[in-house]
Amino acid sequence: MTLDFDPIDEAATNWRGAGWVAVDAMTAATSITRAHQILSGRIDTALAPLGLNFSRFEVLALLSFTKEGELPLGKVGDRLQVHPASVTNTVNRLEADGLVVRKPHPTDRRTTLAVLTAAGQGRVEQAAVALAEIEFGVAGLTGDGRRAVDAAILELRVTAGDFVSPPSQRR
Amino acid sequence: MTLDFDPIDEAATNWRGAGWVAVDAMTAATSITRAHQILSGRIDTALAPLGLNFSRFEVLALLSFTKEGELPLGKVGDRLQVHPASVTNTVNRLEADGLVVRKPHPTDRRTTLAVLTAAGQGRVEQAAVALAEIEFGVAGLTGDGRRAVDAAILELRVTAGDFVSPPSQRR
DNA sequence: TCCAAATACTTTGACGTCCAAGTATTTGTT
DNA sequence: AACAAATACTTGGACGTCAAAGTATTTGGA
Repeated sequence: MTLDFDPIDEAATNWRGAGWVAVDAMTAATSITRAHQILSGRIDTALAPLGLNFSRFEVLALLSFTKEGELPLGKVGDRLQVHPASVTNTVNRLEADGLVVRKPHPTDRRTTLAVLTAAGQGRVEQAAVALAEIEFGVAGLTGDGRRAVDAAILELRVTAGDFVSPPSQRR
Repeated sequence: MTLDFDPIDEAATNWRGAGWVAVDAMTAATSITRAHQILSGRIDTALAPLGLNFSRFEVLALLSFTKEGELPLGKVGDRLQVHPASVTNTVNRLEADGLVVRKPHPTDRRTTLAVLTAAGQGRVEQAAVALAEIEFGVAGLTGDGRRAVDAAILELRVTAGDFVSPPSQRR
């Protein structure tokens, strides 16, 4: 499975040979895709013993940061930038595991709140420890590398319209 | 949908507030995850009119770089770092669209070759143009940003065991 | 006040990915 | 030569994601 050459480097050479353009864009896109694959695999492996995956963990973490431990499902989707249907699905799983419960919104009957349970609170803390231990899958990235990635991708996220005003200085 | 703050920056603040560690690793992982989401969406949108997605395109491109326009399915998986089952699925689609055909290996009857058809060759060239036009979804990343991402992620890929010997100098 | 439009969530369906198990064939060892 | 182990691919099942359509409720203008 382990190759004796860098497949992305190899691809870049082939692309140039074929006379195709935007090779630097291609390598950046491919690098990011592969990085995501690696992270996702490591993180899911670390969380599996806790019955979580990264999406479920993110929901729990988000709820744990709120005062009341609850948030409308729509807000969860906005914050985590995932599709409403994915939120429904994720919350279904969390609810089935007793880590979260649904509660009607007190004044808007269209809205459903996801509420963190005591079990959910405990689980998310365990998960945070487990993820810190594996450095969120980015072991291999130096501090400089992490900052470089953050800074570069920040540009990308802004152009994608993730948010409007430039954030306060990162870190 | 567009927020008026940076959700990743916000998350980092929350994590510190909760006393959780490895915050820089968390932001790097989250950045990469979000970057992948953005790229993947842009690329799939650009390729949809051609009946392709990024995986299918990658297979076609890989085949087009070989002398004979053919490769064993296993090699395709190794190069693109995807699961054998995914290769089967991807090649099924490509074959259904007439962009590739399966051919038995001349000497090893366990092995199946994916062979690029003339239609596949034409399609992959169109796709390369379409992707170059959108800069592979990384519009928003400067040249420096792209190089920084490549370099940082290279470390990550090496630690993940993607390949062994350090590649020739990138670019 | 009334009602079309917007909002919030769920459901259904199409895909894509991985794992595990199954089939076929080849390799390597005795 | 014989056969266990390795290799190559496919199949079936569990999940996850998104898009589109459906239901319920609220908003905002005529």
